[in-house]
Amino acid sequence: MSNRQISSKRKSSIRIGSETSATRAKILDEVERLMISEGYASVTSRRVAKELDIKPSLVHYYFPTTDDLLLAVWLRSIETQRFHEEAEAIDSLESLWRTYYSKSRNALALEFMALANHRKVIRDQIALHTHNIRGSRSELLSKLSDLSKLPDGCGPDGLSVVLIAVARTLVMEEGLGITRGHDEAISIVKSLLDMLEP
Amino acid sequence: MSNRQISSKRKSSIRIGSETSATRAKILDEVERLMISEGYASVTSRRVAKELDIKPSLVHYYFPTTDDLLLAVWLRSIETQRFHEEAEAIDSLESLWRTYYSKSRNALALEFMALANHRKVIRDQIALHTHNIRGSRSELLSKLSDLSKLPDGCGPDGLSVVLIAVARTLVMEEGLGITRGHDEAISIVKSLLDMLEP
Amino acid sequence: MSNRQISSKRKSSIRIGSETSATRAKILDEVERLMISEGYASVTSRRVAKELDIKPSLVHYYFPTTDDLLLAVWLRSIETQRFHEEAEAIDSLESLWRTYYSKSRNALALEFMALANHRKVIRDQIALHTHNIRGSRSELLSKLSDLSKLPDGCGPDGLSVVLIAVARTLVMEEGLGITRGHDEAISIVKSLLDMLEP
Amino acid sequence: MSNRQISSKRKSSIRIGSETSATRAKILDEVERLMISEGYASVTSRRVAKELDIKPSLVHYYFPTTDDLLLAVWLRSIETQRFHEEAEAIDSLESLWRTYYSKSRNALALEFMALANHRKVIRDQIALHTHNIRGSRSELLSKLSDLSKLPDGCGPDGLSVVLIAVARTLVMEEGLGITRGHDEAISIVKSLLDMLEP
DNA sequence: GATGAATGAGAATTCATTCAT
DNA sequence: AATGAATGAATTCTCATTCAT
Repeated sequence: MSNRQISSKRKSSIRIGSETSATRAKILDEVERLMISEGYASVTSRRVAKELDIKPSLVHYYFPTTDDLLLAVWLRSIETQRFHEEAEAIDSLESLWRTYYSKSRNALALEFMALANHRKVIRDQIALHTHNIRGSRSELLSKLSDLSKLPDGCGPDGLSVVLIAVARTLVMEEGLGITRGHDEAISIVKSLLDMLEP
Repeated sequence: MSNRQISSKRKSSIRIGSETSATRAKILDEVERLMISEGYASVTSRRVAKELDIKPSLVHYYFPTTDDLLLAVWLRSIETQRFHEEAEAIDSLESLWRTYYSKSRNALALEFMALANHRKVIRDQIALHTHNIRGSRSELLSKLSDLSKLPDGCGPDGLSVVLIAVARTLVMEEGLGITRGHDEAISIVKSLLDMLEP
Repeated sequence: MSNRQISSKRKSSIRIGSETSATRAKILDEVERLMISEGYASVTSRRVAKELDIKPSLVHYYFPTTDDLLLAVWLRSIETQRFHEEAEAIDSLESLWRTYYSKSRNALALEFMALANHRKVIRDQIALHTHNIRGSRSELLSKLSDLSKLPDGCGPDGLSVVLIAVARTLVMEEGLGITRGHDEAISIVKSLLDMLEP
Repeated sequence: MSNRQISSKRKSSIRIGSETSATRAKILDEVERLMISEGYASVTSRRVAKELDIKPSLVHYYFPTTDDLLLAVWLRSIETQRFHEEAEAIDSLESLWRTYYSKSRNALALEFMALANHRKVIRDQIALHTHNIRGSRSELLSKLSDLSKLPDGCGPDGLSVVLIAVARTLVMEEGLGITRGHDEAISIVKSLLDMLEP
C-alpha cells in the first residue's frame, strides 16, 4: 500500500514502551554518554543503535522522534541533578561551588545549549529550567552568604550568573584542551566566595 | 542528527581560487552570517550556494572540503578581530570589557566551540587562538589595571577567563531567551573592574 | 510513496478473534472511516490503533495481514449495502438512481478501486462483486423501465454502466473540488431515466 | 557536522538539472510507465532508480521532492495531450469521442485522481486542468453538434461530464478485469452522439 | 484476548564530494 | 572560473509482521 509519509507532521510524545523498560534506560544512558564524549551531533538513531547492538527501529520504538529522545535525556538529567543536590546537603559556599562546577553535568548542559539553537522544544525546556535553577541557587546563596558585601545593584541572581559562567567556561575549555588561566580563575571565584562568607 | 559525512577521503587544503576573489569573500560572508543566525549546522555547501544563488560545486571549487570552508571563516574572523582591536585603541578597562562583550563576535565564537567537538582541525585552531588571545589580553590587563589588588594566586590570565566567561554566558543565554541575573552580573563585572582601576 | 511492504511472508486469512467481537467491529468501522476521509493510504495498523487508542498488535490479532483487514472491510461493506438495498424497496427508477448516487458508498468504492491496482485479493473481489451487482441492478432496471426504448445494441447492463459511471465521476470530482457541469449531468441522467419510464 | 534536517520544510521547485536533459526525460517516462502499470503507489525514488539502473539520489537531483516529480509528470502529460489534440483535427463527434476514450491517457488520469486525495499540489493542478479541459471540450461539442436536442437544463458541460464519466469507467473497469456491459455502454454513448449530429 | 518488545525493510531527503566539460 | 551530472552514504521516520508472555 502507499504510505508514503503523506502529511508527516508527527505527533510525537506518544510514548510507547513503558517508562521502566531496561532497554529504554540503556538508550538514554548511551545518548548521554555520546553527547558528552562526542557532542550532540553524534546522536543519531543509527549510531545509538550500533553502540548498543540493537536496531535503529528499536530506538524509534521507544522515542518516536529525535526530539522525544533528546528531551527525555534532558528531563532525566535535571531530575537526577535535583535528586543529587537534595541528597548532598549543601551547607557551605564551598559545597555550593562544587555543585556549579560539576564537570560531566556542565559538559552535558553545554551540549544541550548548543542543541537549543536548532531545537525549539529543547530551547524552551532549557530556558525554563535555567530560570528555575537560577532561582533556587540564588536562594541558597542568600542563605549561605552575606550578600550585603556585594556592590550596589548586584544580587544573588547576578552572582549565580558569574559562578555558572566561570564553571561552564572552564569545562568547555578543558574539553578543547585549553587550560591557560584556569587555576587563577578558580582562585578568583574562591576569594570572591570567601569574601561573602558571613 | 549529524549526517554530514564527517570525513571520508578529502584531498583538502589544496586551495584553488585566488585568495582575493570576490566570490570567495561572498561565500565566507554568507557562512559567517549563517553560523550566527542559524548555527553551524546550517552551513552546508548546498545551503550556502542556495543563499547566494550560485551552484554548490562553486563552493567546493573554492573550498574543496567543508573543513577548509569553516577553517577559512575562523581564520578570517580572528584576523578581522585583531585588526579591529588594534584600530580601536583600547585604553581603559571599560573599553577592554566592551571588547570582551561583543555580541556578534561571541555568537560566532560559541558556534565554533560547539563545532570544535566534532572537527579536530577547528579544535586545534581554537585552542591555539584562545591561548594567544588570552595572552595578549592579559598583557592589556596588566597595563591598564592595578592587579596587585587581586587576591593571592590570581593573575591577569585568571581575570581574562572570568571576563570572557561572563561575556559569553550572557550572549549564549540571551540567544536562548534567558536574561535572569544578567544586569546584576554586568554590575559585578563592572565593580570588579572599578576596583582594579589604578 | 508506497513503502508498506506489499507482501513478504504473510500467513494470512487465519482469522483469529471471533467474528462477533465488538473490538473487531470497531476496527472495521475505523478503517472504513479512514478510507473515506483520508484515503486508503492512511490505513495502517499503527494509524488505526492510534485512532482507537488500542495497540497495533491488537489490530494484527484480529487481522493477521493488511489484506485480511482490507478485505474484511470490503466484504462487510457489500454485505451492508445488500442489506440496505433489500430493506429500501427500490420501486421506481428514481429510487434506483439514488442507490447509484450514494456519496459515501461511492467514495469507499473508489478507494477500493484505487487499492485494487496493488492488491490482487482486493482486485478479484471487486471484479466479482461488480459483475454480480451489475447483474442484479440490470434485473431491477428491466423490471422498472421500458428498455425497448433504448437504441439497438443497448441493454440494461450498458445502462447500468452509464449510471454508475456518472454517479462515481460526480462523487470523485466533488472530492477534488470540481463541480463544472455536474448539475447538467444529473439532468441528462434524469431525462434519460424519464424517457425510459414505462 | 550536524545537519540533521532540522527544519525540513523543503522549498522544492528549485529545479536543478536542465529541462532538456535526457536523464530527466527518462525518469519522467519511467514514472509514467510505473503509474499506468502498477499504480502511483509504486512510484518511489528507489523503485524508479532501480528500473532505470541509476541511483535514487539522481532522481532527487532532478526532482528534489516527490511532489516535484509527480507534478512534472502531470504537467508533461497534459502538455502532450494538448499537443496531440491540436494535431489531430477533431472534426466530428466520433473523433471527439475517441479523444475522451483514450485508454492510456485515462489510466494515467485515474492514477492522478487517486493521488490527488493525498497531495494538495496535485489536487489543485487537476482541478484547474479539469475545469479548463471541460471548457474547451464543451466548446468543441457546441461546434460539432446540435445541442438544442438535449433536454432542458442540459448543456455541453453536462454532456462532457457524461462522456468522460463513461470513458473513465470503462478504462478503470478494464484494468480490473471487468467488462460486463461495456459494449452496450459504448452503444448508448454512440447513439446519444448520433442523436446530436446536426 | 491482548500487548510489549523487537526487527527488517523501505520510504523521502540531504549531503559532501568527484569529475568531466 | 564555473557548473552539470552523478554517486554513495547518511539521516529520520514509518510500517507490517512476529513472538513470547
